[in-house]
Amino acid sequence: MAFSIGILSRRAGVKVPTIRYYEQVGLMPSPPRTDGQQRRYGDAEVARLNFIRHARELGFEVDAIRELLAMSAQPEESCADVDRLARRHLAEVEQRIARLIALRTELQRMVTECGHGRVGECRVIQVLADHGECDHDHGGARPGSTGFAEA
Amino acid sequence: MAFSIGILSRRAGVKVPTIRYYEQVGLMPSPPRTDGQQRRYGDAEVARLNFIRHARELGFEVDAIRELLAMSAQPEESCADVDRLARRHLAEVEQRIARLIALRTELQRMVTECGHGRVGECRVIQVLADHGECDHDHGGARPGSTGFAEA
DNA sequence: CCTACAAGCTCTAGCGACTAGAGGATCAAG
DNA sequence: CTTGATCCTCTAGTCGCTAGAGCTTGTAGG
Repeated sequence: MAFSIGILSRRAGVKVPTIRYYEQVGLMPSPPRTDGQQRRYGDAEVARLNFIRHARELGFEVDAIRELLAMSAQPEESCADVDRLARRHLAEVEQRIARLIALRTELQRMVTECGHGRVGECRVIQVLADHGECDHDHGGARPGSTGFAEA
Repeated sequence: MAFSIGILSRRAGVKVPTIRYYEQVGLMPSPPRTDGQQRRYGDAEVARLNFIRHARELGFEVDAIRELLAMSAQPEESCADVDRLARRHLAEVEQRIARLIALRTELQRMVTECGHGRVGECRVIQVLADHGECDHDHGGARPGSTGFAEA
């Protein structure tokens, strides 16, 4: 019935160090330990970890997941808050998509205009060197929000 | 002719600590200093910093920008490498867009199916809890590559 | 010339969500 | 009882900055 962190890792598809990290940041509980201080888990933890993994795959931040977990523990409450959280996240994803599409457009323009000659005449370099060469105002968002990812 | 880091900051639209950071990681040169160790810049640095800023806005990583800068200093060379770098980056942006669109689809499905009742019947929570509820295989990429951004 | 004070300097630490590695303990099978 | 896979804690690194402490310098006004 009680199993190790390695087994939990395989059952939920989350790496062992990541599970320990989740415990550290309060997403996963501190489980009971063996006499030798090794963690022992049950099926409830597999379910919880699957929930966390799926939410992460959908791009929810750890803070948001903490809230979602707290809410899902109150099944009699209204799900308005859950809904709000999900909608806010959806809106963020949509913003990110819009931003990336603008970047894609400009990158496409850059590479299609490159005449494959020398660096001195390269459109890619020219556009980068001279902001005036591009239509978009892609530097308009908050500083550091270029819409780029960790991977 | 020679101006301070604050002036450079305003002319290029890059914050002062960020300029110092770029110097540290080798994107910007170590400029000459006054007797009191303050950095002095010229117009060449404004141009270089604009190049860097624009490349960052387009989502190029610092390593890629270092390469782009090195290439742009060799105007007689073929721009094939420049082209390759830009195309690779474009491909990454396209992958990210595809991934985010898949996420958006699923998030939309979740929120539209939510009946605004209790948490216990909430579609959002149900989908998160049970991976089988969703069509997509959005957990298939390399670990940690959910396509999410820093902002 | 002197005094404010804005702006510069270096250094360290923090963000988010992990990942990697050291160095050692424990568990389960044979 | 031994082997070796797995577990433990701890620290540090990733990326591209950002924030703050605590001190020094440059410059403009009086």
